[in-house]
Amino acid sequence: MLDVAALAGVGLKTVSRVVNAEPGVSPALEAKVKRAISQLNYRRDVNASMLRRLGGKTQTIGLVLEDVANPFSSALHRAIEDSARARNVLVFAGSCDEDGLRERELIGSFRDRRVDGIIVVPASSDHTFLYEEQRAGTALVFVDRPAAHLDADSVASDNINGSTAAVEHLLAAGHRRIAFLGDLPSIWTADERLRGYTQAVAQAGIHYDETLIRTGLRDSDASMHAIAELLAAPDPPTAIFTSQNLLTIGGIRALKAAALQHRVALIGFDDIPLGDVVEPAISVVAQDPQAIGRAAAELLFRRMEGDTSPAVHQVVPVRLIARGSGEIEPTASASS
Amino acid sequence: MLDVAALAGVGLKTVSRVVNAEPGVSPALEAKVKRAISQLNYRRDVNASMLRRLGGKTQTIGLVLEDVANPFSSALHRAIEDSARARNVLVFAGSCDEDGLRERELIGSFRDRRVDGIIVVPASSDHTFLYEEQRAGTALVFVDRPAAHLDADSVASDNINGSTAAVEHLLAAGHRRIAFLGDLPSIWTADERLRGYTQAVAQAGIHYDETLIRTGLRDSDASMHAIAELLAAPDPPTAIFTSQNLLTIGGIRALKAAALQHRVALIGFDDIPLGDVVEPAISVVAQDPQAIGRAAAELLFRRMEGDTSPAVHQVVPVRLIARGSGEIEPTASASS
DNA sequence: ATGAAAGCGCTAACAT
DNA sequence: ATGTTAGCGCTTTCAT
Repeated sequence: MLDVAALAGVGLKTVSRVVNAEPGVSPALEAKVKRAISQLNYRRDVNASMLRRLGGKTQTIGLVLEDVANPFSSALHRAIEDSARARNVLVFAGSCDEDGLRERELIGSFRDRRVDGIIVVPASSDHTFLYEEQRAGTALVFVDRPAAHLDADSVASDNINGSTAAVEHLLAAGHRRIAFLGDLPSIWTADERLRGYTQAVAQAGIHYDETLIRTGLRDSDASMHAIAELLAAPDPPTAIFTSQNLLTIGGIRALKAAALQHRVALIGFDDIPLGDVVEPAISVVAQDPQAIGRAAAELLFRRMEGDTSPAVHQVVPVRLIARGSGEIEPTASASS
Repeated sequence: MLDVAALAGVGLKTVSRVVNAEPGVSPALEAKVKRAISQLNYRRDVNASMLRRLGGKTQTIGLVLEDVANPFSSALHRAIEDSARARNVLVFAGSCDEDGLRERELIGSFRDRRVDGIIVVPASSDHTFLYEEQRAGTALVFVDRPAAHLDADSVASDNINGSTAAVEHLLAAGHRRIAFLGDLPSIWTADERLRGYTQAVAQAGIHYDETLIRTGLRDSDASMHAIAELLAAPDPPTAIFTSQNLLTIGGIRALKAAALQHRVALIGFDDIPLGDVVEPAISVVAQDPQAIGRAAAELLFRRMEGDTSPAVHQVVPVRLIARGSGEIEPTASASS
């Protein structure tokens, strides 16, 4: 900036005024300064600028995802990026792989860079460590799951109603033995979805058979094996509800391996890529990561602009997409 | 930091020494300082620190992707994140949607934050605007395609050999009428892949039929329609090479719609999710985004550490995965 | 309308 | 081993 001032033959402050589009600069000098700026290919240092600026913002937010490479996370990421871009804010993204420690580390790194706000898909089971940060003015929004032991905004899918709808869809097709496949019960969404399943089954007055419940499944292979076991059991399920996308993929593989993909119904929570070209096409309860991301970003920016109203917990609707696999009716042979 | 010094009852510099793990602090004072730090929940401001530090790095890199939400980009992103994390570097990510202007804007925003390096999946056709930046010491690596009019490192898939291999695979199965589906020829990778196709066809001494070449296809729908047309033509292709993942998905849909998925061979460039559960499973030439990302990051960090050797252009091998769709042999009925 | 001086949080260079 | 002073690139405050 000093170089620009020297080249333009003006004072430092005049350059600063031009750069910040502040009033009080004569058109003549402004032109000179602008010429010098482009001649030197000058760019103001946002960090230095915000350092001095009282209550200055770094125009930067941090994003803690489960994994930047998974489809749900990255769709979220994109929606948030778009909101941020409209406000000239840049986003740091990081993956924590469901590891609470990594979550803390990432948030710490964000703090070191003085981000104005943080959006977190939480992994840890205790977020009290963020209390000070929140009080100090960093905006904070939790996505997909609420914060644990911290009063903060959150945005999540309607897990319970989505699960209930999936199970009711299978019940309506005549199924009575419906298996539930889920991730670790310690994960909030996994638990909510199981709760939805349980509610729907209870409401239908069906005997709750816990041998049909398989949880703690961490990837598609685990799901595939669990389903293979279920299908080999004496009284196998006629329908399967896989409550997470990787588990659904495992389900597709397992049914195909057993050549039962046209006899056993399958419905998944969260849409999967190419779910419509598989044979049969996969019925799912689809989340709306774009809407979730947008809502989270809008909430965050509102907080960054000074909104101090009580924390809100937004619930984003899900949508059942019937494509074929969830509409298969129970057959005598499949359960014998 | 002043607060910490005051609470610990020591000088500012002592705190600085402790924070930076510099030698020359007595254990007694160090303990006091550490206590004060955790009591105040203090975190050093990396930006301020690097501002003063001579030749200081912000420990930050920028990443320009086509779209953070697409599978190739996000796999790249993750690999780069992992390399960066090992060096305690945070990454800014942004999408430019093949828009050269947006690419420039993003890079400008990165500059404003004084990132130490930038990894770009290039969209624009002229990168001379980065010359000054590069000379000023910002590390720069191009991914997926080389820089245009700029001498900089690049990492890309082996597009030509991959395409050649795909076509030769189809030739080996007996095909003589092989269609090529591609994106805009102005996109470097699209052009390279067409070149590979052309080479392989020429080498096989087959008549080059330009009616089998469809380029400028921007999404799966365009691909689907183009293929429907090709199949409806008097002398339709017996095999199809879709040179990009979205086009492959369009190909799957088109063949399924025409009920020809078991008669017309299909092979795609770049793997697709669930490519193995579709019926028939889709043969592809798979890229290795992880390897590309890792290589790009390692290159970038080497530059950031001061390596000034001539620019290198790394080529990452691709791998043909035969899953079924590419092994279908030509049938009389399909070509009549 | 313009600029000089002070200071943001921190580290370099130099004391003590 | 510890502290003091100057200054990174910028904005603030206060002159002129």
